[in-house]
Order: sequence, then C-alpha cells, then structure tokens
Amino acid sequence: MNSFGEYLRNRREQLGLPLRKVAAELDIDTSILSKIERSERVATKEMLPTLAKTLEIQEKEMEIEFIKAFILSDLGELKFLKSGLEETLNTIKSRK
Amino acid sequence: MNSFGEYLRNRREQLGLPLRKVAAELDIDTSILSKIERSERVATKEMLPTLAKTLEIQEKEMEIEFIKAFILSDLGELKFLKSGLEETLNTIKSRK
DNA sequence: CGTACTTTTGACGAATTAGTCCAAACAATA
DNA sequence: TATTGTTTGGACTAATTCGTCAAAAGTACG
Repeated sequence: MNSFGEYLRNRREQLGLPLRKVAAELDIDTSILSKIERSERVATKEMLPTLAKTLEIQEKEMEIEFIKAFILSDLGELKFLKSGLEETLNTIKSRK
Repeated sequence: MNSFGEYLRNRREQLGLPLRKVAAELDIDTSILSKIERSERVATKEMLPTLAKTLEIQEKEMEIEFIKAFILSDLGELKFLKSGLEETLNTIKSRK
C-alpha cells in the first residue's frame, strides 16, 4: 500500500531536492515535511498546489494521489466502500 | 446538500425515537447526538453498526450515506474529485 | 577523520476537537 | 398554566493533533 508520503518522497528524490527546499515553499518546518513523507503527519489539501508546482507534477495527478490516500486511510476498512464511492460519484455527476 | 446529520435526524423522527434512546445505544451523551444531527459534531465510523441497528436501516445504506457525507465535506471543493474517486475505485477493484 | 549538509527524533506549548454535565429552552398535553 | 419529557447551549475537562525548535543521527565528500 503506497502512501501519499512515499509518493512525495519518491518524487522529491527523483528531482534531488532537499526537504528544506520543499518545506520552504510550503512554508512549514523541515521536520514536518519529513514526518509527512513518513506518514507521521498528514498533508493538507491546501498544500497540493504548492507541492504540484515544486515537485513538477500535474495538479490533477497530485490531487488524485492525495484523494486516494485520504480515502483509503480513513475509510479503507469499511465494508461497502466501493458502493459508497460509486454513490458519491453519482451524486457528484448528477449535480454538475 | 443533505448532511449525514439530517439523514439521521429524519430517520429517527420517522421512528419517533428520542435522542435519549439512540444516544444510549451509542453510549454517548444526548447532547453529542444532538450536535451530530445538527452537524456541530461528526459521527465516527464506529457508530455506524449501532446506528444502523437502532434506526433500522441496512448497514450498507448507512455506510453509503456516511461515506458520501464524509467525502463531500472534506474533499468536496477539490478540482479533480471525480477523477480521484474513479482512481480510488480502480485501486480498490484491482487489489480485491 | 573532519566538515558541511540533510534528515529524524522528541520535548514542548498552542490550537483544535471530543466528551461530560447540567441548566435553560422548547414542545406537548392535561 | 403546570407538568413532563425532549432538545439545545455553554462551561468545563480531557484527548488529540499541530507546529516550533534544537539536538541527535545519518550521509557525502574533502
């Protein structure tokens, strides 16, 4: 199970960026970003645009990864998650 | 936008149950349930089985309502929520 | 090895959130 | 309107989460 933190770390290391740089862009302490990458803390959705820019990832892909991790970590053990997601999609679509 | 709290309240009133009864089943204070129904507090997923039983709703339907409310309230404003949910569904399906 | 840089750890206080308790407000009805 | 039961609000405490900071640990390289 890949976490959002691992995803961030992989990409950051691909680019050879230090935590310090990315954390500065996010305006948070280096230690917090370190913890986020190791899943000791959670990223907020407000961080996504900056993360996308800094790590040179499409905002869409970044959001998708975030959403996946968020849902699976909070709701992953529910019995009817699949149905719940399908229903949520229906709701979204029908009120576009 | 219907909240999970409204959903619970509607059903409870349909059955003519007082907060006191349902709260007792959940082993929480009446005032907390009142707040949950008015969206001042949030229900936890641990409450779902008891809520389903007490309010005589299929656990599946209860979970689905919970999931919808949870996702929409936390992630509702994201630009690519739809894609995120689709991707999450794919992930779930592919590792069944 | 020594130096400089990066990352991790943990102590600490601040802020947020959850729960208890009880009194006040509200509702229904005799 | 009195009485009884229901619901809400707010004060208070407890628990959880969040961020800062600095020291320790790890890494690379002269």
